[in-house]
Formats: sequence, C-alpha cells, structure tokens
Amino acid sequence: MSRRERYRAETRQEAKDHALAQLAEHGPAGISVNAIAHRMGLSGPALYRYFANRDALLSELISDGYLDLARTMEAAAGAGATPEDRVRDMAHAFRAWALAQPQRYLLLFGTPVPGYEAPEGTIGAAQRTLVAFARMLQELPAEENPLDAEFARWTSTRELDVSPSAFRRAVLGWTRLHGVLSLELEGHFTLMGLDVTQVYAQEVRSLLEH
Amino acid sequence: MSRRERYRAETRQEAKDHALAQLAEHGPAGISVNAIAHRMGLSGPALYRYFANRDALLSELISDGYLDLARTMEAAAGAGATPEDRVRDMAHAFRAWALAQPQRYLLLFGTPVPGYEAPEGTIGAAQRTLVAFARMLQELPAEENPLDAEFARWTSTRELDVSPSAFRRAVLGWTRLHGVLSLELEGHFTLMGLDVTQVYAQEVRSLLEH
DNA sequence: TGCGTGAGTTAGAACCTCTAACGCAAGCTT
DNA sequence: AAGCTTGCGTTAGAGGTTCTAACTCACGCA
Repeated sequence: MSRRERYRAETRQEAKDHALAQLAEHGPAGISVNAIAHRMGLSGPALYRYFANRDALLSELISDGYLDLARTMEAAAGAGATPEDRVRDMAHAFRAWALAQPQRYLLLFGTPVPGYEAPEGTIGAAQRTLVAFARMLQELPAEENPLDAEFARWTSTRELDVSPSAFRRAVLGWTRLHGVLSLELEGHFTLMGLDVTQVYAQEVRSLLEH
Repeated sequence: MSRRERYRAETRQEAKDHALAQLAEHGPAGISVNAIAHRMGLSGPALYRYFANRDALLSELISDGYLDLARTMEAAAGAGATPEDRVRDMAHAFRAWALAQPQRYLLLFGTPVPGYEAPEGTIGAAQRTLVAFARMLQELPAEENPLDAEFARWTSTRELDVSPSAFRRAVLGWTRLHGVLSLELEGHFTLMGLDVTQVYAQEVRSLLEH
C-alpha cells in the first residue's frame, strides 16, 4: 500500500468515525457530510473526493457495521463449553452490541430508504452473521418442521454446509431476537417499566427448544 | 365547529395526505414541508401556520398511524367465530396493514430520532392496539409463566381488565410478529427467496400455544 | 529532480427549515 | 349591516444541506 493510499484510507476512516459519532448523537438524519468535513478541519466539498456522495458514506457505515457485528458474535461464541452455551453467548452478544450502539443497530435493521439496494459486499457481511449463527444451532438437536422444505431451497443453492433445519432455526431465532431488540431500542417498553432482559432471555431459551 | 376551524382541519388533513404519499415514495427523509406546501398551491412557509414545525407534522402522522392500525385490527377481530380465529385474524390484519404501507409501518416501529419523546396522545394510541390484542388472548387457555409476575407490575397500575398472563402473551406475540414483519419490510428475506407468509403463520401459531 | 495526479480550495446552484414583517380579507361580534 | 379582529397568505432572508465546476498547489512517484 503506497503512502498515498494509506493517507487516503486514514482520512476515510476518520470521516467514518465522525459519522458514527453523529449517528449516535442525532440519528441517521444528523449525519452531514458538510459538518463532518468541517470537524476534520476541511472545507465542505473536500470529502467528496473520498465518498461519491452521502449515500455511499452511509452504505459503508452499514457494511462495516455488519462486519463488526459478525466478528463480535463469532468471538463471543468462541468461549462457550457446550453448544447451548455458545448459542446463548452469541444471542447475548447480539443484544449487548445493539444496546451499546442503538442507532448503529437501527442503521442495519431499522428503516431503509425505499428502493435501496444493498451492494454485494454488504449482503455478504450480513449473511455471514446469520450463517455463523446457523452453524452453532446445527450442533443442537432439532425437531422436524414443515418449514424446513422452504429453507432447503436456499441452503441448496449456496455451498454452505448448513442444514435447512439449522438455517430455519437461525432465521426464526433472528426474527425473535430482533423483535425484542427493535422494540426495546425504540423505547416501546420503557413506559411499561419492563425488565427486557428477562423477556429476551425467554426468547433465547425458545431458540434452544425447537 | 366554526367555518374557520373546519377549513383549518381540512387543510391540515390535506397536508398530511401529501405527507403520507411522500413517505410511501421516498421514505421519512423525503417528507418536505416546503414541497407539500407547493403541491397544495401554497408558498413554502404557509404550512407553518398549520404545523409548528416538521417534527410536529411527523408526530401527527405517527399518532394517526397508531389509531388507524388499532381500528383496523379491532375491526378484523370482529368477524372471528372462536377466540383462536380472532387472534389469528388480528395478527394477519397486522401484517396486511404493514405490507400495504411499509414505510408507514416503519414510521411507527422503525428508527426513532434519538431523544424523541412520544406525546401523550401517541402513547395512548399505541397502547390501545396492544390492549385490544391482549383482550383477545385472554380468552385463550394459557400456561403459567415465570414472566407473569414482571407483567403484573404494569397491569396492576393501570385500570385495564387485562390479566398479566394475557398481557405477557400480547407483548411477546407483538415482538415475534414485529420481528418477522420488520425484517421482511426491510428486504432481508427477499434475496433468500423465502415465503415469508409461511414463517409468519408459524409465529402466529406459536402465539396460540402458550 | 521534475511532473502528473490527487487533494484541497472557493463559487454557486438548488434544495431544505424556519423566522420576521407585512397586507388582505374572511368571518365573528356588536 | 358594519367594523374590527385575527387568522392566513405573501415575500424576504438567514443559515443549513448536498453536490458540481473550475482552479491551484504541492505531494509522492518514477
């Protein structure tokens, strides 16, 4: 990597760091290319040398987010002794990641812009998390389920060594965990004074059962 | 209601209709007070006589959305013969409502602005849906669940004739259905070519079982 | 050591939100 | 019915945004 390329990569990363800070503080609408440039001591349009436009910056934030989430969950699963432990650890790492940076989680799993098409790299990063999760679940005993056939269509096209049943449980588990997390992050439970940890734990348990 | 008040209400409603159209087409960021005013044949700032600011307009869209959703679900439950049917009908009305106007659903249950506090009316409208759902579930037999105690704290403070168990099943059901819907609307399943209807139906079934 | 290119600059167009100041006319009140 | 209030519309403008165009300079590569 040449000197130029290294500087360029550093500048891009610095811009993304500022973007993440703005995201955490003011939400996605608060991310402004202009403001980021000024904070970096640059004039407004300078950053357009580094990102084609605002959407490109946001897209990269999303891809990076999926990668970070995947790595975090994979790391969390490494320590568990039994398969049950590993699944539990992954699930709780998922929640911990989301709670630590709610707006970043919602950038991945919240409202998308209509017509937005995820670039190839982002799709890969997103699926990496899911496949890792499915691999963990595969080690657990599972009941038959009529939906397995539906999921077989997908697992057979890709060359992933994941069984339809494991993939079904991964997707369903994902929807259940995301359902709790999403509503929690949006504050739908705060007024009820609910201990979401317990609710989440129950849903995690439901993953281990079928 | 005086002539003035009636005109005012009509203008407000017209603005909100335009806002919903813009929302459906371009997402929340595409809602522009300016553009709406121009489409109505008004000059930009005229609409600020009707809405304090852009956020006030969005807030009203949210409250209206909750009310509309609650009414839709209540109406759907009216026709069912058995309690199971009524719960199923409500759940499927929920999905139908979301699929018909995805961006509107995500306005209610998607990414919120950090620091956003729902006004009193919105909270009431949101809870109305949940309580109606709980009332339906209450007619179904239920197993004991350690979480019931957690939910009892909430049901006892309010004067709602809803049992903690029914409320627990309502909240958990809500998270499960929302989990599927949210990921479906964001397009996370499209690339897998998954028949989400089947997945959703399975989650609906899970509501009826415990 | 030179030179090309990449990275910065400013200017500016076209949007946005929202405030201020002003005028008109509609409708409520007497 | 006439007058007055007040609500509703206007334009001007400040300050923000994204992003393009045109220009300059100096950095790093050969």
